[in-house]
Amino acid sequence: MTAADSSPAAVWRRIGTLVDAERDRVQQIACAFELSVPQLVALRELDPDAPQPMGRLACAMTCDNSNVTGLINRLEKRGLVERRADPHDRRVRVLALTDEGRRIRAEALARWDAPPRELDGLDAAELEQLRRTLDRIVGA
Amino acid sequence: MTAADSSPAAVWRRIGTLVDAERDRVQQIACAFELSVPQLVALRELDPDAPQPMGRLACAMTCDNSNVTGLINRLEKRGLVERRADPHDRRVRVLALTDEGRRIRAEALARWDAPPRELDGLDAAELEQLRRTLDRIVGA
DNA sequence: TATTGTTATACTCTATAACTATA
DNA sequence: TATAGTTATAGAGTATAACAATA
Repeated sequence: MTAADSSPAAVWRRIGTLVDAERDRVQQIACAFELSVPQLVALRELDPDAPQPMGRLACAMTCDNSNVTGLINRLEKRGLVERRADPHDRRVRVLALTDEGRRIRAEALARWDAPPRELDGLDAAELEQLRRTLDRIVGA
Repeated sequence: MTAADSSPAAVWRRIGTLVDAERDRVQQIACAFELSVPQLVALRELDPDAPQPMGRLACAMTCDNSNVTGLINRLEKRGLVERRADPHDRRVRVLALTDEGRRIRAEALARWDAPPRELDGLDAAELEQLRRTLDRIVGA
């Protein structure tokens, strides 16, 4: 076998492959719970312990308030989220997960956040090196 | 400063951050050319030198043929793609980029594929190490 | 009969503008 | 007047089913 190409471009292509694989994986997780990706992202953003105003979710998802209205309509119809009144401001509707919503959120995020087995196969030095490199790329 | 967490979970979180950043970056590139992301992906999949049947594009984008019909309608209306007859099979329509389509594709992909500056800051050993680690994660 | 691409239809996501109810 | 959320509307992306032309 010949030496593999380790140019910045070649390394960047591999990162592209990883990004594509992650996109597909998240799509599959959403699908497994019969959710769309935006619905899954909304569940992720909602705090299971602290109801949030709709506008806060719109902000977190960088979309319009009117978009959140429809998104939450569908999640509410499915029984995963509830709209509640805010005692301090009667214009506001806060979003609370139902028990079922909390359950689905926990299961889906457990899968979403689980590192692939391959990461466990790296030794401490490799992980440390990878972390440092990623921090530089991401700009941490 | 304290030692940074280099557990598999912590490293995986950074990869998640990178994936999110890449999603946003591709969206911005598409936006810069007044394209949607699926339209940009379609341009990427089309071969500038060899017209492809519509079904092949549907396959590459893992979507239905009927979806490609609409996508290509919009790109054709914008003058970036042309439908042509296939001399060997009159059922088939092959997709060819126009000159303008080729130009936009080249410019957009140049930005899409350009490695971030931070990668150039790594030395050969770091790049080699990173490539090997990524190959293991992606499963190359 | 089987395949390629289109059309008809329906649903989700998304934004903008106008509206309601509060503040 | 300004803000939170909804409604009306429109367009893009997506899939399924029925269809036309061709193989």
